Order: sequence, then C-alpha cells, then structure tokens
Amino acid sequence: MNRYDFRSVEEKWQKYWDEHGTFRAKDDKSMKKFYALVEFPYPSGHGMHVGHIKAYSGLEVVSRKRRMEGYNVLFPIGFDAYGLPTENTAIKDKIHPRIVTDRNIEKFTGQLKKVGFSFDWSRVIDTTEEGYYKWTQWIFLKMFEGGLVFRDKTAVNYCPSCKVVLSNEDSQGGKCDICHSDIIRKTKEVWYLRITEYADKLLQGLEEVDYLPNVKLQQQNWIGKSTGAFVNFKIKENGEELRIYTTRPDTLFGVTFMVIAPEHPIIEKYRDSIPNIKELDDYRSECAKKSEFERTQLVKDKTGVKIEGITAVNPLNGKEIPVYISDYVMMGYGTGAIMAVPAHDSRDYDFAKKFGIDIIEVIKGGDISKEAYTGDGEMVNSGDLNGITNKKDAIEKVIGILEKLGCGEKGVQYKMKDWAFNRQRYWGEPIPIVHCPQCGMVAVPETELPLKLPPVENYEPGTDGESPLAKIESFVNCKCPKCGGDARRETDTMPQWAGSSWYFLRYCDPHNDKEFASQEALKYWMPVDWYNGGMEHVTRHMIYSRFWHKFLYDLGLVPTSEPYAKRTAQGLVLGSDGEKMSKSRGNVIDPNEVIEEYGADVLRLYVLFMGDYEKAAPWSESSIKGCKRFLDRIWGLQEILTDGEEYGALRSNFHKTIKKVTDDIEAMKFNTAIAAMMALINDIYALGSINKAELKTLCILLNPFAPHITEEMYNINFGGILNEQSWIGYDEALCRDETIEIVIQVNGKIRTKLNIVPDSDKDAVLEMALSDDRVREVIDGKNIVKQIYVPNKLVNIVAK
RNA sequence: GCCGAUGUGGUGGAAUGGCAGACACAGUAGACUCAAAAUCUACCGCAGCAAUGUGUGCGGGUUCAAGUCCCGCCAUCGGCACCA
Repeated sequence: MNRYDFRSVEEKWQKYWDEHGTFRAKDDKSMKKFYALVEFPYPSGHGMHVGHIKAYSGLEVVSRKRRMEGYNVLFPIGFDAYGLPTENTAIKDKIHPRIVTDRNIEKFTGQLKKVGFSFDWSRVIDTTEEGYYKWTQWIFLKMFEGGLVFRDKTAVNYCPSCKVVLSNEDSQGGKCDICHSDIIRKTKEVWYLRITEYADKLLQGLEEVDYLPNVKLQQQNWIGKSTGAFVNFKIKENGEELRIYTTRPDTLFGVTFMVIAPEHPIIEKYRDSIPNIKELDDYRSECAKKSEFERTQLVKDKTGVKIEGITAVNPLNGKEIPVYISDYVMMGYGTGAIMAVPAHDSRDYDFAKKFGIDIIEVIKGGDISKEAYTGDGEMVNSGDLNGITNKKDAIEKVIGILEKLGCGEKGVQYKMKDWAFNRQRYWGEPIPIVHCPQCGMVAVPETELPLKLPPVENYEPGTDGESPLAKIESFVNCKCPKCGGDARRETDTMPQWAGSSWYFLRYCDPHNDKEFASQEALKYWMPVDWYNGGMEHVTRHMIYSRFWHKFLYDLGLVPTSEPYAKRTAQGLVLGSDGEKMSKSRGNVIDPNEVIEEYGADVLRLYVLFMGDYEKAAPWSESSIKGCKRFLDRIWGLQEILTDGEEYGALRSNFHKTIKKVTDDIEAMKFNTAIAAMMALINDIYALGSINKAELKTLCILLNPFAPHITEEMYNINFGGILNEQSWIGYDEALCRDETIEIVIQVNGKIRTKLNIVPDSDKDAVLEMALSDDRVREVIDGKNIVKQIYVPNKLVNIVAK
C-alpha cells in the first residue's frame, strides 16, 4: 500500500465537490431541513486565522453528519466585508476598498476551500455588493418608517484614532473595539436606532431559545433590566419637580441628600437663581474633560458640589434636603438624578462621609457607623413602614403611598442604550436619508435603492468627525424626494454591524432581486437551527441581529420571532505559550502552513481534538503529530483488510464507538468522539485485522472530521461517494460485552475485580465476592454491616 | 465591587456520585536500520524492591462510596462596572 499522499487526495476531492456542487442545499422542500450557521468572516488582509478553522469545524462536523442522516442541510458562508481595516489598507496603499475587498475575499475563499469545508458555495454573500446592501438600506428605511430611527445630539463615544462615533456596544470598557484606543466623550448629533424599544422583547425572547447559559446571562446583563420606582421631589424655591429613579423606594425615609448628573438640564433652567453657579460651571467643565477611563477607573474618590438656592422636599415626610451635582450620577441612566440614602448604599455612603451629610438608618441589621448596609431587616425611622421586615412588602407599600400622593410610580429601567448607528467613514452602506430644509428628514425612495457609494479620490476621514462623503458635492447635493426642492444627502455610513444583522435571512434566498428573501424560502429555512460563533459577539452582533429580526417579525416579514434556535460558542485557540494569539507576541499559527505540512484533515482533526470545544486551548506543535499518526494508521488499515459483511470480534466495540461518536457530535464533545475512534483503531491493530463492513463503518464515522481521506478510502474499497451514504446506526443491546469486569471493594477500597455476566443476580455476585480469597482476608474477624451492589459496576462490603 | 467559569500527571485533556488519569503529546527501554527519520512493542501520577500507601487548588462536611454534592477559603480567566 502506498503512503497516504494528502496533497493529491485533498485536491482531488475538493475539485470533485466543487464541480459537483456536492454540498449545495437542495430545492426539495419536502425534506426535513437543517440550517447550520457560522459567523461569516471579515475578510482581512491577513487571511484566515486558526481560530476561524476551529469556529467553522464544529458545525462542519454536525452538517456532514446531518446530510448523511437525510436532512436537507443549509450550511452557508459569506463575507462581512464593510469595515475600517479594509478602508485603512485602501488609504495606506492607495487602492480602492472595492479592490482590496475583492482581493481579500478571493484569498479567504481559496483558504476555506483548502480546508474542505462543506459550505454551499452557490449562496455566498458579500455585504458590500449592491444586490446585498440594497436590502440593508431597505430594512433601515423600514425602521425609519417605523419610528425606530432618530437623530440626537448628546455626548457620544468617539474614537480619536479611527475618527468615528462608536455605539456603546463598540466601546465596551472605554476602549475602541477596532483599534483599542481610549475613547473620549464628544457632543455630536448622530443617528440612533431605538433598540431600547425592543429591550423587553429581547429579554423575553431568551426564554424560548436554546443558548449556552453563559450566552443568555451575558445578554441579560447587557440588557440590564431593573425594577423600581420613579419619585418626584418638589423643589422648594420654584415648585419644579425633580424626578428620580430608584430600585430601593423602601429606603425613602433615609434620604438625606440628592445628586444630579453634571449634565442635568435643571441647572441651565435655573442658573440665574443659583448663587454658586460659577463653582458648578467649573465642576461641570472639569467633568466634561474627563475621559471615560478617568470617569470609571477613579471611582474611589467622590467629588461634587452642593447646589445653593435649590432645596428638595421629601414627598413622604416633607423634610428639606440638599441637592448636589456629582459625576457619579450619569445622565444616560434613569433620569440623571438620584435620591441618596447613605445608610443603605455604599456610593451614597462614601459621598455623605466626604461631605459630612447625615446618615439615617432605616433598615436594621448593619453597622452604619462603619459602612452602608444593603441587606434586609426590620424597617425603622420610616413612619408607616416601621416594623416591616420584608423588602418586597416595604417596596409595595411605599409605591402605594406614592401613587396615592401622586408623586411617584413603579418603573423599569434598562442599562442597554439606544444603538449609535453611524460611521463617519467611506467603506460602509450610505444611510439613505435626505435632509430637506422644507420637509426635514426624508427617506430615499425604495426605487432608488441601492443608494450607491460614489467614487471618491480620497477616503481619509475629516478632522472633525465628518465623513469623506461630505466632501463630494455631486453626492451631497440632491433634490428632496418629497417636495423636489434642493436638499442635502446624509453623509454618514452605517456601522460595521449593519450587514451582519440580517445576513442569515439572505442565505435562505441569496439571489432574489425582488425581496430580501422570499417568504417561501424563509418559511422553509428559518429559524437557524444551530448557530455557532465567538463569545465576543454575544453582546454586539447577537443582540443587534435579534433586534432587526424581531422588528421584521413585527412587520410580518419573517416567520419566526427569534432568528436562532440554538447558539453555542467555541473557545479560543491560544498560542503555544498559552497566550492569546497576536502578531506582537509572535505566537500566531498560520493555517496555510499547517495544511502544507500535514494536510487539511489533520488540521481539522487537531482543532477539534485539542480540548473541550467550548474552552480555550493552547496550540501544540507536537500534539498535532498525534492526529497525523492517527490518519496514517487509518490509511494503513487497508493493509490488514479482510472480506466480511458482518462485524467480527470487535462487534460490541464498534457499536459502542458508533454510539459514542453519534452522541458526542451532538454534544459538541468532538475531542472524546475522536478519542473513541483512536481507541477503536488501537484495538483493531491489536487484533491484527479489519473486515470490509468494519472499514465502511469507520469511513462513515470519521468522514465529518476528516472528509478527504475517508472519501478516498471509501471510493477505493467500495466505490461511490461517501457523502451519499447514510449515517451508521447502532444497537444498544450490542454495545454490551459478554462479560464485564466489576470492582469489589471492602470499606470503599478496591480489593479485587471479578468478571461476571452482565445483569447478574445480586446474591450470586455477592457470594462470589465474599468467597474471594483476597476479600476474605480483609474482612476476617469483622462483622459485615452492609453490602452494596451496583449492577454491572461494583460491590462494596462494609465491615467493622 | 458585582456576575459567571475554571483549578486533575512533565503537557493538552478524559471520567451519568461507583476502578481517577480514557485518548494524545512528551519521556524511558527495546525491535527494525550501517546510521538517522519513520514505524512497531513495552513502560510511563508520586513514594516504595515489593505488598502496599498516597493522590484531582486549600480547609471542613454529607455518603457504603466525592474530581463530581454542600459550606468556607485561595488562585486564574472571562464579562459588567459609580446602572442609583
């Protein structure tokens, strides 16, 4: 037998699959469907990363198995190609981003095909193609019509390096998601999508989907629902109402001061009646200068200024309380004002200590001379609430009182903010809106979509957060679609996440030029049955796309309320030093080089064998050799091949392995599935032969993991194409051996082992155990207190 | 600070409360070879010649039996972070 030449074999089958469209989803809508989705890559200039290989290999295995199980499988791939890195390359190398994108997509396509992934290449999508972004713009306009798009001038997250405004999701931790620079606050009028309107639906929807617990949790935390109450405090001097949000209305009697955010509008409104307005202004401008980093990292030291000439009145007891401004209260959450209860909130406590404000205990149980007490306890100093010991009861009662007084009510708040939906850059979908001096913001008519990106000389962003499109007069100047008068086009483009917010819908019907996808196709394919991707997308892409999908669902344009029925996530591939792969650390593994040296099958096998799929695992140059040896041994089986249509001596072994591999693939326990096949191979070699029936089974079992070598072996020994075969079944009854070894323990310690027939009678086994020399020796002179028999597992004799 | 996850040989990692270390890497010895690579065979947690003892981050507990369950710590990683 020749040595296995992976180069020619892999090339041969990749060509075959490509030419025959082997993995195209079928048109047959009578078949049961399976829609497997992996996160489409951003085609960067660096080419693919081993992380991509691991990310796609999981559902690749599942998809290949599903096809053999008779499903009509949709396993698509595409390119999320709008984005800053491409644009930056274009600027640096003075090439049009279109050319850069096409070049990168070509590179990625070549690499993906070299791995032998069973994607449906007839459905490739590219978010930057006119036929695609036409519908991205179309959905945006539907949102515009639906009142979910608005412009607002507020403090935004701005990346000074990328020169773009970022959403909250894109500036997590105060860092730019693209270049990791510190972001700054900047007041600017930008576009928003009203995702908060869907906050509750996004939260509710999590109850009906099968996501990894951690994925659900992160989304819940990100949405950040809290329940509490709004309370209106009268301002003594002018009768104005200062409205606050609190989750602890039960502590209302403990309020000793109030705090408003530096940006709170009440200051502007009454600045003339505030004697220390200069001091306030100084503090406010100081806060405005602070970066996000300073504002969040220097949390320990509370700063603030008391507002003179403004006194609030507690609606429950009429007590007069001072009002401060401080940057520990944010304008963007709740009402931008809080009631401060230092006895029962640690931040208020710190502030009160620093400014010498009273601390009044209203809940017993802590020592408020030392720290704030946030636990439960009996209410004191609280008028009608005194004596209540249950927080829930106290909250209910207070809200009742507030409602009766007409100065407060129940309330709900979300941490999630509206989605800042814009980039001041070239390489993105133009926002299809026209600003008309007469009509205001007007949608570009549907017939004019796609609103194409105009050719430009220079992609450099403007210095003051202006899009390069703003410099192109021919693009900017237009007629208002409504009144026909002179108008100006919007010049911001959409953020990176727009195109990926609905791509899973386009895959269902990628060449449709009448609709974003036909209802027929959507009804058949949606929802995505299984979506796998990275944890880093859980609070960005996942939330955004669920939002778009739910919006389309409300319009009756998609058949399911949730896009993804199931979501899993792969762990990172770390460098061999155990650190995250990065160019600066020099620990990056190039998948191309691995394929060159070992072949695609080895690479696929190794990324799945290296550890628990969901956990991070370090790359090991030497461990990968184990996978190489395994495949060489698989190939070598052909040398010890005998005839035979039935399983031989290893029958139960085969049944067990089929069961193990079948179950483990579903549970994404690919590492143990591979280990089981390795163990079986070891047994076969120990036995010295394999017959045809057994080899056929092995080819099928291993095919999803190592498709090239198995396709070749199948073709040589049996003829035909493996992909057209059925997944192999097993017989539960035959998974058992004829005799099994059980453990005999005395007082929990193993003393001997016995071979018994499965499901032997308890008494018979106990008798065997007790008559064993070794056992008798240990229990000699002791009383048997207890005898435990776990069928087919062990006997434990307790003797004293 | 809050939330979550993880902690097992020299290494990556296996173990529905029931033989800890499957499978693999590395290592040791041997076979083949002029030699090397490749391949094959055997060994391979620690202590001990052995019988045996001991061992899953640390300290308790439940149980006939704990890596697994409970309580309290420690460490590492991830997410959120002045969210009222």
